[in-house]
Amino acid sequence: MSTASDTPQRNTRQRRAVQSVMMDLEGFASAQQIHDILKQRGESVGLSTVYRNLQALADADLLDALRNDDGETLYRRCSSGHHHHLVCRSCGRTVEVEGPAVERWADLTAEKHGFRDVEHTLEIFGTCADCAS
Amino acid sequence: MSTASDTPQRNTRQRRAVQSVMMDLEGFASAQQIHDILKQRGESVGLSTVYRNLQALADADLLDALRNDDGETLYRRCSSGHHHHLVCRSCGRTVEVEGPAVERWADLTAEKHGFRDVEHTLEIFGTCADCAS
DNA sequence: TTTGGTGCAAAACCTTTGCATTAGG
DNA sequence: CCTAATGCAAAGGTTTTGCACCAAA
Repeated sequence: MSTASDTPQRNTRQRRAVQSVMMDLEGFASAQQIHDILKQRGESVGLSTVYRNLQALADADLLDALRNDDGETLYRRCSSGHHHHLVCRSCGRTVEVEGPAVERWADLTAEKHGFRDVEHTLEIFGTCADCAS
Repeated sequence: MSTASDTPQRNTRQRRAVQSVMMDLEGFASAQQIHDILKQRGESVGLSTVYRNLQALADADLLDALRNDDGETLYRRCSSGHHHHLVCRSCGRTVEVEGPAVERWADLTAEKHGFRDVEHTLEIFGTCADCAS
């Protein structure tokens, strides 16, 4: 459960560096990849700090996080609107998809069972056209 | 890539025990949980053996495997009837829900983007009636 | 000055692997 | 017999945590 109190209070060089990398990044990247990118940029940041910042950003809903099949957590900046991911299980390519009907179905189903404050997660996996050939 | 040669050749007590647990199990369980269940049943099996058997079974498409957010791999027998979970974030109570429309939407969306062999995961979270009061 | 943030190293975690031993066929 | 499968312990990988130090406000 993320509360407002999770929000970081200090504007450090490291936090800015991590956020900057995430702003530039198009797809998903692991904490270690982000750590490497920071090193390449000469903006070295401790690995634990990278982890802590990514977690904080994800808790604040500024980043999307998901697990790949190798057990790594991947992060990327999320676009504002609520959406879901279509992920290629072979090359990792992701497509953002929206399904208003699904949103409504999920909320309705939950309410039908007496649930409140409903959220949901949905991910679709498959083999993309490039990888299938 | 799994080939037919992955298929185990010997019928050991341990393999039978693991398969038996998976047959009885309704939902997903981690390797360690399955290991515990085996211990409780008095059919002790080494943890590595549990891992190896679960992997072999998943490679042979006899089990479904997925990663949870804690980085554990969860297994369950491939059930023909596919459903999703509605989980109370307070007490953990879960309700199984079905949504044929969602299934179709997910498959359709994926195919529209050129994806094949489509799977998806969907979980709905909320606060159940008992916990809301 | 105060105290959240950082960095390092160590720990915790799940999972895999090396190797001697067991047991299925 | 033969060798796949097992069990243990050690290693592998990612992520978390304890603690002394640093720096933002």
